[in-house]
This record gives sequence, C-alpha cells and structure tokens, in this order.
Amino acid sequence: MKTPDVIEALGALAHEHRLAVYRLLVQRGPQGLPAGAIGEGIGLVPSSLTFHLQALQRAGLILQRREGRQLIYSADFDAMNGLVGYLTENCCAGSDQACATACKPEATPTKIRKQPRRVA
Amino acid sequence: MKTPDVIEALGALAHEHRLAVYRLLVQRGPQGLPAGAIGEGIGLVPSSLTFHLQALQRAGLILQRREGRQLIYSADFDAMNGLVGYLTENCCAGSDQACATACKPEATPTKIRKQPRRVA
DNA sequence: TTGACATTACGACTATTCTCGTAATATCGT
DNA sequence: ACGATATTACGAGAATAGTCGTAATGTCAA
Repeated sequence: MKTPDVIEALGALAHEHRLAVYRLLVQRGPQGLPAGAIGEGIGLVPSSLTFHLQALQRAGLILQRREGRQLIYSADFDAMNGLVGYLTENCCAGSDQACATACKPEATPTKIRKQPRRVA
Repeated sequence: MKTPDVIEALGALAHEHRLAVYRLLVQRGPQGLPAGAIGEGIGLVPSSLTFHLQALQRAGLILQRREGRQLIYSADFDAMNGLVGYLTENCCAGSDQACATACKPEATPTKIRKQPRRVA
C-alpha cells in the first residue's frame, strides 16, 4: 500500500459518520448492506450518505455491487489489512532495538509472542 | 481507545506532512528528534511544522520534552498500538464466520492463531 | 543583562470539507 | 409505458484545515 493511498484511507476513516459506516460494514461482513439500510443505521440523510460512501469508495475501503434496485456496499477487507499492515510495518521498520522495547506485545520479531491480541 | 480519539488520531495521520513527521519519529524511536531537525527532514517552514506537531500531539500520537533550548518530539508507541488494536479488533468483532473467511490470517477469534504477524 | 538561537503564537488568506435540499437516474412491478 | 422505490448528482452555504510571514517567548552563553 502506497503512502498517498494510506493517507486517503486514513482520511476517509477519520470522520465520525464514515467510521460508523465502515464499522457497520465490517461487522456485516462480505454480505454487505444496501445504502438505505446504512443510512437508517447511522441516521444520515441520503445525499450526505452518498457523499461519505463515495469517499470510502474512492479510498478503496468499500466495494459496491448492484442487487435489483439496491446498491449493496461491503467492506474491502484486503484494504483494511493493507492499512493495518502499513501502520505496523512502519512501526518497527529500521529501528529494531527501539521497537523491541517500545512496540509492546507484538514486538519480538520472529520469536515467542505471548498475548497476541487485545492491544489497547 | 475510544472512537472520538481514534477519529482524531486517524485524522492526524491523514495528512502528507504529518504522516511524514510521524514516520520519521517512529523510525527514530523513543530518543526522538528536535523540532528543527524534523522541519529540515520534511522540508517544512517552522510555523507550519508547529501547526502539525500540535495536531499530532493533540491526537496523542507524539510526546514532547524539553532538552536545553530544544523541544524534542518522539512517537508515542502505546498510542499507535492502541490505534492498530482498535482497527483490528473491530475487524472481526461480531461476525466470526464472515471474518474467518474474509479477514485473512489473523482470523480465528479465540483459538489457535497460526501466523499472528504480517497482516498484509 | 545582553545577544543569539530554537520554537511557538497570532493573524490573514485560500482551499477544502461537510451539510442539506432538490433534481435526475436506474430498476422494479404492473 | 407508468408509477413507485432506491440511490446518486448537483448546487449553495457554513465551517474547518492548511499555508505562510511576522511577532513573541523561552533558553543558553558570555
């Protein structure tokens, strides 16, 4: 994932409504949700919702498909993994020592790894 | 990490210069870097740099300490781990089945966990 | 205490983001 | 083809973000 893409993805998620939409879709899984249902879930007027859906789509975070007269949106999990990957890889990149002590649990590059989940 | 904090952190990172600053500091490790050096590294006029440093600081992503007449900034690795944690935990939350197939390696929620690292 | 350096505060300007209402488009059932 | 439903396109408005230059603050060395 390239830096400009990361910036766009971060910017897309850095908004109350869009983050809410995205979380909703992530929760929903690949099955997705039609625009109307998303709007209801979040409590957003249609035209505003479209605006945010487009932002998420431009950022490559969500996918769109048609089903009858509805447009179904779903999270793009690859993109999300790419984003997280970018952040974490940059964490310990170049400064192993600093990170071994600073980067908490996940740290230890190739070894034991105690409690892998629940970071915060 | 709470949602509003996540939004602020994402927003802070969602900018070319701030992301550059942050990556520079992450690379540098806990030792940190004085404002001037950061400005040179990124190529940013002092007043603009301050603007962005404050944004990162407000978001809780970086720390500031004084050393002589210089102010040293360093990445807050806890915050970064919190952010990544928030993103990943939300990934598979609530929809185990969907995620087991979609969320790639990390998947399997409470069980074996094969290759914990390298998400993308 | 004076002068030099490092950094931040402040103000002005431009550009972008977000919001909504209304109009347009696409699909379905009849 | 027609009316109903689902969604997007467009335009206008207010709010916010980002940029820079210049002034103010804090720290050091003498």
